[in-house]
Formats: sequence, structure tokens, C-alpha cells
Amino acid sequence: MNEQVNITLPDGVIKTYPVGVTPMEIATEIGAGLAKSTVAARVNEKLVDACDPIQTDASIKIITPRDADGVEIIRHSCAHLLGHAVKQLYPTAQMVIGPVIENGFYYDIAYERSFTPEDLELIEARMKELIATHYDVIKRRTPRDEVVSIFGSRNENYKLKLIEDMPNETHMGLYYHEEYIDMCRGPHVPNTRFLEHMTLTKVSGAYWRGDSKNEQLQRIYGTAWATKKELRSHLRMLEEAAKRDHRKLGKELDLFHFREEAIGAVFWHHKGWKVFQELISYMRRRQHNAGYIEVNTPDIMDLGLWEKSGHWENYGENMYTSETADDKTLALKPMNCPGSVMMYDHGLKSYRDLPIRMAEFGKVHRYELSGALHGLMRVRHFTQDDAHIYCKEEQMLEECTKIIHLVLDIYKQLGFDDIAIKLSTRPEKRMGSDGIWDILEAALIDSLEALELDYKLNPGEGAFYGPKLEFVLRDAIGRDWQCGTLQVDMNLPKRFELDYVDEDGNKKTPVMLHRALFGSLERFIGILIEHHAGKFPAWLAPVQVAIMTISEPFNEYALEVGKSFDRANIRLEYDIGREKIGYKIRCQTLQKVPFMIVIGAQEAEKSQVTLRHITGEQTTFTNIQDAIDYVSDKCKAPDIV
RNA sequence: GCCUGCAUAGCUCAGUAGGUAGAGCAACUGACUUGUAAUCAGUAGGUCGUUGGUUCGAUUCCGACUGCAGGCUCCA
Repeated sequence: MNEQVNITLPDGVIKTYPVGVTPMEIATEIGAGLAKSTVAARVNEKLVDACDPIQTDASIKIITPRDADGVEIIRHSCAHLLGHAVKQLYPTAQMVIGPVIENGFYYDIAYERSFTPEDLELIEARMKELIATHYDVIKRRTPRDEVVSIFGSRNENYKLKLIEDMPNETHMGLYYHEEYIDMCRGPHVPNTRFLEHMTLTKVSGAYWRGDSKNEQLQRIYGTAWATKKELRSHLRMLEEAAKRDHRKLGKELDLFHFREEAIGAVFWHHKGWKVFQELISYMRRRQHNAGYIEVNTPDIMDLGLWEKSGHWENYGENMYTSETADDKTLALKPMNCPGSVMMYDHGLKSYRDLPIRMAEFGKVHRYELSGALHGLMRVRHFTQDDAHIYCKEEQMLEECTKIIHLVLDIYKQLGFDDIAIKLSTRPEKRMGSDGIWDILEAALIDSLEALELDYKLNPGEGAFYGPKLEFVLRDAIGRDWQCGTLQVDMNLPKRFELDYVDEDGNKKTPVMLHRALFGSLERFIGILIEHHAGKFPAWLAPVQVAIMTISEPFNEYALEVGKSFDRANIRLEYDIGREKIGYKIRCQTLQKVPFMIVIGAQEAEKSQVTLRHITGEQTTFTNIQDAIDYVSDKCKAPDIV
């Protein structure tokens, strides 16, 4: 009979212990310090509690708060602790689920009233008290019927429903936080002293099982970290994000505004509109070089078109419609594709014409739920840098590859190196046969593989007419934003009976690719504002040069300098009022103007130009043209060499 | 759309335990003619988001509505 187990430590050393030894016992034997920081363990690659007995030979790694797994466990245990505190303060509350999320955790709770920020403070204070008592968290593997009776007697009806979802489990892990009991797969911390660096962040509603048809629960969010330092730096990151908020900067930098008369719609001020136009110019050049043509289709078209395209059935709840005096119903376009299809359909197409890469900066209108709106990031009317590529089936792979190449290169030029790709496959609400979906999904996967790119699968998230790739970029402070998409589609061309004359003289149906690279110009500008914290690169800056004088006698020379810069298409503003130069510099710095020109007696007399960079360094040019050449060079768009 | 919170001058905010409001910046006027992140003084500016109710009296208390913020759902 084998009463010993061989345990392999991470350094390869093999030690022998009695059967049933626990990770905590092993850690204790290795050293008191390790034992003290033991959160859990990885035994044969599986995460287990520090108290779980080991029955067979195994490799082991002790998990401490220094490990990413350790921090996750801390967050998970914080959720339980939240339950402990909530049940003490609000005994009739019913706990639902308390998972770990990025940077923290939440717990969904059913309670007769909503929690307020004051409740949150009370709960957090109670959690801190409980942490300070350093109580042990005790795990008991418990037979199913006993678990049911425990939660039944405690009126934890949601826990009972969750148990019903696990018909095959004969035993559950129960974690005892003193009088509070939670059910969990675990593992969890052995003692609350690990949970010190947490704070509750917000309350909100959340639907039971995530379905808006179900009752609404209260969700309490928190964040937790291994050390005080990490907690503090996370809270600082949130502050930094608040400072970069594009809604705040949009106001401060005079880029755009929103108002009640047109909710979810942007009023672009001339400075913001300049950024918008610059981005479109950039995209036009890139698309032209990539073999695209640009068209423009109507914003409002007969409802019949949208019925035929399937939008009315699949997307109708997001569409705006309008009745006219002649009893026609028209719809504002929520997407550009049907218009593009009309454009293709006009006139005969030959296989020699394909691929046709047809771009359109189309403004689309989508009725979004009011609660979904968010600054420029989520609006009801926005401009897509859309394009539809019509090609033969055998050209599909190459066209997909080209698009992926283009989008990654553009993001890179604009300063985003960290791009994630998501593949969204057939949704429940869709059109077209499974055979077609097989071909389309394979095309996207093949093109990603041809480029050796990693991607994450999002099953069931595709558009109703085809699967899609989504390009997610990571900004300067580590947040992810979804921008571009690429969708492949054989359904719309079929519905609209699009065709081309092939080599053999027969008519064939083209494949249609839908792609947007910025996605929404509005959202992309929001992302750029936050990524650069309002300090646009010079080529995008609404004002590239501020010309300012030391005092009024030099205004005339300042205007002369300004005219020369203006002729060179450099965007400039004058700041030649009676304020002191220090004040002018402060204002222009706060406006994040990349270059300032200071003009006083010295410059006026010698026809010089002194350039001040936003960073504070200065360069003096002995003639205006040299300064213009220098600034022009710095204001070049990244695709222009 | 749902949950919670918020709404005071152009902006950022204070305030009124119910008696029609105040600061800083910005604007305007005047003085100063100024060299690298705020010169000084003065003037003007608000039906306290809208709308009902309670009250002798509501910006303040209560309700409804609208918008905004954070979530949920959805999504470019």
C-alpha cells in the first residue's frame, strides 16, 4: 500500500510526504515565510486550496499574492467577504454571483431596495473591520443535498437556482466566512488578512443571467490588489483616465459639444472638425494608394430597399424612418451597404472590373438606447470610413489579407502598436445557409493564418449577413477600443442578384467584403483625444502654430509672419492682445498648440522667427522661410515622406 | 430601455437646516507696453434643468419629465 506521495517542487526537487499532505503543510516545511504568504497552490497545473489534501504524486507550485493567480484569488475572496459584510448589514439580501473581473470583482445581490453610495461606504467599512480580525476562511466539501438544505434554510434562492444549473455535481465546495457561507469552485485565500488592499468602487443594476427581460439585481463593484502600492497605482490610473476623458478635453479644447436638442449627435466646432477633415484626408490618400475608388450614396432611401436587404427585419429596431406627404416610408441609412449594392448594380460588370473597392464616408443613423450613449464613443449619428469590395470568390482571401494589412499599417502610423483581433462567427439571427457561413468563416480564418496573426474567437457575435473580424486597439494607458471591422458576405449580393460576366460569358455572383478601418470617425477621434491626452500630433492639431507678440508695436510684423505660414497651409492663430507673454504662453500651452512663435523687438528688427515648442525648448530662425520649412516638416502626416 | 447618482453664471465649483444666491477663471471697460505657464482695478452676467405638489413663502422638501454620469443590455 502506497502511503507516501512524491511531490515535485518548481525547482525540480522531489520530496516525499504522507498521502493527504496539504499545500500549506508543504509550504510550512519549506519555510515559515512562504507559509505565511501562501494563498493557494497549483497542483498538477490545477489551482487548489491551500488546505486541499494531495492524494497522488504531483508537481506543486505555491501561489502567493505575487502571482497573477494569487491576485485573482484575492479578488474572488473579496467578493465572498463582500457577501459576509452585506449579510451582516442587510440580513434579507440574497447573494447571487460574485465573480472576478479585470482589476477587481463584483457581486450581484437581490435586495428589496437599491443600494446607495452610502450603503457602499457602510459595506466597505464593515469589510475592512472583518479583514482586520484576520479570520480563517474554512473550506468544506459538502454533499449536494446538504448544500441545498443549507442554502434553503438561509433563503438563498438564487444559490439554489445556481445549484440546479449543475445537475452533475455531487459535492460542492462551501467556504465558511465565520457565519457566512458561500458556494464556490475556489480556490480562496486561507485568511482575510490577504484582502487588505481593496476598495468598493460603484453600484449599478444588472440583470439576472444577463438578460434584460429578467429581474434586475444590485451589482456592487470593487477592486483589489496584492499590495497597497498596486492599489494606489490602479486608482491613479483611473484618475489619469478621468483627466484624459475626451468629453472633458473636447470642451476644454473647443472641439465639439452636445446638447439636449440633438441627443447622441455631435456639434463639431471648427477645431474638432479640422481633426475630422485631416483624418478623412489621410484615409483618402491611403485608400487611393490601395486601389479604392470613392463614391457617395443617399442618406435616406425607400423602406422597400431595407426590407429587401434584410435590414428592416434584422436591424429595424435601430432604424429611423420618415413618412412623406405622398405616403411613402423612407428610412435613414443605418449602414452603407445597401447603397453600395445599388451602386454596383448600376451597369454591367465584367470579371475584368473585379475587384471593385468602393469606399464611402457615409453618415449613418442608428437609434441607440439612451443609456448606451457615451460622448463621441457611442452616438446615434456617425460617419464611417466604409468600403465595400466586390470580388470573385477566389479573390476573397487576397482581398481580406490586403485589408488586414492596411488596417494594421494605418493603426501603426497613428501610434497604435498593440492590436488585438477578434473573430465573430454566425449569430442566431442571421440570413443565408450554413454552407455559405462555412465558406465565409473559413475565409477569415485563412487570411489570419496566412498573415500569422493571433485572434480571439467570439462565437455567435457576427453581423446578420456575415462573420466579421474586429480590430481592437490598446491606448496609451492600456484601455482597449474596438474600431475597425471586416465582414465577408455572400448573402447581400445574392439577395440583390448582383452579378458579373465571367471569362466564360456566364453571369456569376460576386462576394462582398464590408470593411471600416477607423470604424466611426467620431469614436476614433474620441480615442485619439484620450490616447494623446488632448495633445494631438502636429499634423492633426487643430491649431499648429500660435503667433504671439511681446507687445502691440510688433503686431504688424507678427501678421506678416502669420501670412507666410498661412500661405504654406500651416494652421495658425494669433495671440496678439495686450496680455503679458507669460500669460499667452500659458494659454496656448493649455490649448496644447504644438508650436508657438514669440515676436518682440529682436525678431522684428532682424526679421527673425523664434519658435517655441510645446515642451519649452526654443529655436531661432534667421529668416521666415527656414521656420516655415521646419514647421511644415513637423506637421507632415505620417504617410507623407 | 433598466438600476443608482447628478443638474446653481460661458467654464470650474461653493451656498441656502425653506425667506428669490456667491467665488475663481472667462467676457467687457480702463490703466500698465510688458521676453517664455496667470499685471492690476472696475463693470456686467443667474426665473438655481423643466414642470406639478406641499407651504404664507420652494433654488432648497416631495412627485413627474428631460438631459448627463457610472453600470446592465446593446454596440462603430
